[in-house]
Amino acid sequence: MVRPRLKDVAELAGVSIKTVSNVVNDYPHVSDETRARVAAAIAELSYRPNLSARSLRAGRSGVVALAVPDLDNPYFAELATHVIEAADRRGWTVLIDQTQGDRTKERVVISGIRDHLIDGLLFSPLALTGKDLAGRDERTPMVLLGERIGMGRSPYDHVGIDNVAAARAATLHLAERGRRRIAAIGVQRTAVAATGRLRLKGYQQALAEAGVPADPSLVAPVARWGRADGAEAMSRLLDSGAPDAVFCFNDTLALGALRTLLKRGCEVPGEVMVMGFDDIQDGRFATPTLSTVAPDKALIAQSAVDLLAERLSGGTGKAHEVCVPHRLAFRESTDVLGEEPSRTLN
Amino acid sequence: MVRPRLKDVAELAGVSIKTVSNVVNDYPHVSDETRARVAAAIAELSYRPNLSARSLRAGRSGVVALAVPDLDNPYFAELATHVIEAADRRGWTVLIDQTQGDRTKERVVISGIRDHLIDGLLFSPLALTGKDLAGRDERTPMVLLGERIGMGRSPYDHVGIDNVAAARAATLHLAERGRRRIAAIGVQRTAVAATGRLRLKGYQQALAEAGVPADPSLVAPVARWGRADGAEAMSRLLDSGAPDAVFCFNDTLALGALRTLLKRGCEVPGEVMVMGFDDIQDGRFATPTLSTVAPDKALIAQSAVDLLAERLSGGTGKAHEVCVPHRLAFRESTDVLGEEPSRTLN
DNA sequence: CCAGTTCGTTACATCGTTGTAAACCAGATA
DNA sequence: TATCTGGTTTACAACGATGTAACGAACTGG
Repeated sequence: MVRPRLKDVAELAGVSIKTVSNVVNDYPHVSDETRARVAAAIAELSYRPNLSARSLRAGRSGVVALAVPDLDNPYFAELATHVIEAADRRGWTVLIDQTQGDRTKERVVISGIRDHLIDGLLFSPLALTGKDLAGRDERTPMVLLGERIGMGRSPYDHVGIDNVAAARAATLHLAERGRRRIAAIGVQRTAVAATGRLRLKGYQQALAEAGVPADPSLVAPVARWGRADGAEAMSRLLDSGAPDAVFCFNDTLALGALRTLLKRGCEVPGEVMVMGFDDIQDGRFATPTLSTVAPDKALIAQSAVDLLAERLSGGTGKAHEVCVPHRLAFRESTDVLGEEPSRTLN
Repeated sequence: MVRPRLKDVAELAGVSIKTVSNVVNDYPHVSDETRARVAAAIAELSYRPNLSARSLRAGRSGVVALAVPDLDNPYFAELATHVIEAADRRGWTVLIDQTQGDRTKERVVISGIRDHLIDGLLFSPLALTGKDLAGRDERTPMVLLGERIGMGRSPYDHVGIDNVAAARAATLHLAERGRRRIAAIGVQRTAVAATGRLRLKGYQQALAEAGVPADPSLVAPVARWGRADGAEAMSRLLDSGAPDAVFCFNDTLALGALRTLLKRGCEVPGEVMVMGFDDIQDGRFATPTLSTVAPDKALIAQSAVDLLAERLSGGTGKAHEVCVPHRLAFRESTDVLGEEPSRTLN
């Protein structure tokens, strides 16, 4: 059975193609009688509009792309969930690209491989530089998620959280609990690693503020932000640094670190407190449950979709900068006594 | 700057539209000189073909949809990763739909909302019945992932694993370790819950085979397969059933159960062994690390994509049934003594 | 030197939809 | 009866790319 077209429906209903189109699109001036006859024909053939033709005509496809490093990372999977929901509310479909945090792949994504198929791009870059961005031709609107790229003013809308403040608060919490040898896991040696740098900055600010001496040997670099990297970094820290707390730049690092600690018989939080960042589901069911910085992911997704929508409807003002609030979620991994509930910050 | 069309390139290069098209598509009969001139014009305007127009013309879009219950679930996130990669190898783009395991949404997905935009559908259903499937019009090829739907022969290609055998092996492992009060978490009360039923069957077979009496009070029903459900079910089991092992129908259930066990001071695996299903990343970094059934997710994805490709290139034979192998991964949660490495089955 | 082949290029129609503008057909008004 | 009005319907031309068939030009061979 071939897919029916407007023409087929029109013939069956005994009207013109355009009238069927009008019915499909709820154009007001169609008599009830005609509308009913057309509706019946549509139902009989179970006609569905051809979206390719529609978008060719309209110059819009109703599809937006979401480019993230890796859906394997629960943070991005959760973010994707929210993005898909927010897009759905606008009738958009989401198409997902995985960049693996690879600069080459990220370049391909912004250079618009699927130009013309997507109306807009939500992009969470890892490795891209400001220069890569500058070379982009601005045909498809793009909203950046997560970290800003490049130091200067970028022409792109951006949604993120205040990483410095969040990291600072997280670290301060550890200091307030009396910890003095607070380690950090997550700095990266790569040229660009904006997020890591900001979280490091917050960490350092907090140490200074709390009067805790900063010990460089307590800052553990990693290649990537996965569980294995966290586990391995923690191992190194235990061998050399004797930390009594560790602030991990994301939750998967923290879960990896937690694994190492428990495996090596360190009591958490008694001997070493652990603090993560992202508030992924796993952290809530780890043992001990993981204290973490909880960005409002749903709001990040919603804001990004809204910004994109504005651009799509012709908004051309200067780039918006949205800073989404975050909470600190205090759980067992930093809680010796079972005090104090979550606190909302920012 | 407006997006250039073939026409613009043609004018700049001083040739006809079709010649440019021929260059773009590597049509052989174009002189080197012309080809070079056109290539230069394409580069200068940074022309990109309009995919909507192309798919209108070709009747193909190069986009396939992957419909899963929920990307939040790491199993589906990991599966999606593999699907995207496999699709990429064929030059396809993947568009993701989340059904929430909701029958209404699943019906919408198979009824082809985005018909004409997607060339094919990879569908991992949860709530759908054979009847829903029967009513589908077969315009867009579909491959089912995970459980077969309906008892009879479905006309759709299907990729899955041998759930009964896998669950049986997992349960047997617990019995072989001397456990006699082996609980199961994951049966669902909903009308359709094929996967759960199959895993229950494997569990029951194993008990019978091992000569362990089946105690209905050790079978804990859940509403969904999330961490919270596992935690809560485990709590009920501890209150009433005194299990010495628990086989969870997926890893998130198992991680939830693990959380409850540790929180209530049960030693794992000493007092209660825990076995999961899916081999999600989290399980490898839980403490204790989670023993689990490890389906070959990459192969599932690859097979599904291959089947779809065959249908798309005109294959019309009867439905294929692909059973992908799985391994048992024995980790700390069932390992009292540190014996025995992973074993490959099926 | 002309018919028959190539080769490179082109005009045209087409994919399915929708915006535009014009045609149509009541019924109301002059 | 002729004109106007307003709602309803229609023909036609796009949107951008590509398959088809046909074209002229440069060859080949008899």
